Amino acid sequence: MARAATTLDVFNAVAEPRRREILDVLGDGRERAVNEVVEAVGMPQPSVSKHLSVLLKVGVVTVTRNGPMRMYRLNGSNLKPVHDWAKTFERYWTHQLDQIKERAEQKMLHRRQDNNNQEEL
Amino acid sequence: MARAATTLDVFNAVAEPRRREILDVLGDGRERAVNEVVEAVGMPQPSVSKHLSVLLKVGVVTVTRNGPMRMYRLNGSNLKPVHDWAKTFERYWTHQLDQIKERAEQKMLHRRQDNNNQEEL
DNA sequence: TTGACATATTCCGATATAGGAATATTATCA
DNA sequence: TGATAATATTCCTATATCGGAATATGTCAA
Repeated sequence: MARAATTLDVFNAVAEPRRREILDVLGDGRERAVNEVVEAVGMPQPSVSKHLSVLLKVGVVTVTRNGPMRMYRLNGSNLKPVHDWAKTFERYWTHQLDQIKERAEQKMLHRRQDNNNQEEL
Repeated sequence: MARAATTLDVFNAVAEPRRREILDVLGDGRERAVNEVVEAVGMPQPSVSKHLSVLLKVGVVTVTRNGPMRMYRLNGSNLKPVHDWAKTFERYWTHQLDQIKERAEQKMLHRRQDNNNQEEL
């Protein structure tokens, strides 16, 4: 087999730096025409269209027709899974002391299995 | 050109479902031998080693030698960028009413430019 | 040194993109 | 209808993986 399909889930859609850039542009919640996005990010139009297409597929943006233009708008709620997952590890960068304490406690709890560890390179 | 290198940044490292699985296993902060991870996630050992290697490169995990074993431990703080970025859009899934209100206000503010919108497919 | 165990690495093949260029599509208007 | 603007969609190529299998590397113990 080969690499898994990416365009299908939010995590992969968002892994692309350029797509994150586009989302940042749409971050204020206002809808924008493709050309506006193109100007904002300085990428070729076909590229922007493709990325928007990916973002649309995963539901992170929505489209609306306005004459010949397509207005894209951020649908931020679909980014929640990413946030929720990352938040799982929040304690690693907040409450540093608590974290250290937790680790120490873990160590005590599992001392029997870990008592042969050496903790060095 | 081609697809951008992914293994180099946290967002891409984390985009892989299996890697997220591995991180979840290490989520309790305890260090684990590769084989323990292998058992926990039910993937072939070489696969786990490769994924751990990627996670190591982006600094999301750390290694320590313990005899013939390599103990991997989560370095969660390096996931902060992902959390921070996603948090930027937090208002989209919290304070739903505020959000609706915001949009309405946006619409009023930019009425001049948007007054020819039709809001339909 | 040999053996056993734990883990990493290499080789392979399949495939999913990303980008660029060119082109097709769609809508509006004169 | 024809022109023009706005976007989407191929087509094509280079390349970055992912997975699987086999193998190499490293460590300790007898």
